[in-house]
Amino acid sequence: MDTPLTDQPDDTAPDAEEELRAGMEHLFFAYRDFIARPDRILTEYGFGRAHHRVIFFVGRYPGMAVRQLLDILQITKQSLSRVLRQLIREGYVEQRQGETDRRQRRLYLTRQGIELERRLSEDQRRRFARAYGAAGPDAVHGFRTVLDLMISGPPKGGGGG
Amino acid sequence: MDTPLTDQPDDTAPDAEEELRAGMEHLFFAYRDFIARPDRILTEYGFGRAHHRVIFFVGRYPGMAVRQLLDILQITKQSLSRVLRQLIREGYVEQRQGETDRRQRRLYLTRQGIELERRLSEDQRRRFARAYGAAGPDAVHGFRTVLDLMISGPPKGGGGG
DNA sequence: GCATATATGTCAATAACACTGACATATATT
DNA sequence: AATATATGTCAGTGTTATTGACATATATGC
Repeated sequence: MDTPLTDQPDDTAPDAEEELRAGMEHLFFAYRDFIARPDRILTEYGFGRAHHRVIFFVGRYPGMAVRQLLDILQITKQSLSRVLRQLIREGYVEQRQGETDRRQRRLYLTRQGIELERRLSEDQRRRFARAYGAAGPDAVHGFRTVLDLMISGPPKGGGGG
Repeated sequence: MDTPLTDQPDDTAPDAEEELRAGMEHLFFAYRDFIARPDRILTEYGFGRAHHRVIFFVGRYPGMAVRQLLDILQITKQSLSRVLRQLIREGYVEQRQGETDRRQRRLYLTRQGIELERRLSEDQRRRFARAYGAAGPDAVHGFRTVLDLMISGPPKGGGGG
């Protein structure tokens, strides 16, 4: 301990500083453990985390356009393209031309895709259910409140990121 | 909407199911926005997210052994090695031989490393501080409770992953 | 209709970050 | 002395991301 991190920042007391860092650390751990199991399942299919994200969001919002998915995932279309191509080729996702805007390729999970989604999210749902159940409704409400406040707004006026 | 995700799982009501998935989605968004700014700063240095993780944990736990860092990050030593070598070579992290166990190379941030850590975590601390402040102490307590319940225990008896 | 913008897709090259496997050294433990 | 642990390195590979360039189909503004 020669140069500990207690130089005192501009406006934060050391205790608050510690509380913030503890929160950051635990968010890291929670996310790390949240994705560990799906990551392992995905290797069976030759898929990666990116495939899971697509499966998750298309499952949650069927008929989603590619553009929306890009905005959510915040990756380039080239990155998404390869992943999406694989998922379509192997029968987990299908595309249908948009009805009002025929440039769009709206995305849907196939039966097979729905099955994979269930399998991937099983551990995650159980993990959430256990934590929610053990913590109780008030804690869950607090959890969601803080989580939502931490999310940047849409990048219209420069969200906060 | 031909095959919506309402097949009914084993033991969960559809509303609870929705609540869980909403939580999962928002955890994804929160984490995505949490790392966006540091990621951009890191490119200036030719570093990546892995460097940030090392900087963060070494800053938080000075004198940490390499083995501990590996357990926390849950990556292979080969992966850590490259990152750590860079950080040491460029003067952000230094190693000192352990006193009780001289096999260990204990890790410390240099002055330069501490500066970088501050810069990287600035947005993250502000983000947490804002969310904590706006949500209030009860919500923060609930947030931490749920987050902690979601983290797998140490992999002694098969933690939960 | 023409110009332009949007939605989507693809090719090529590159980088970050993870992996496995193999091997080496120093030190600790039994 | 044998074995285990802590650390490090070399080589090869795969996934996910990037940038840049270019192409097609469709929508929108004038």
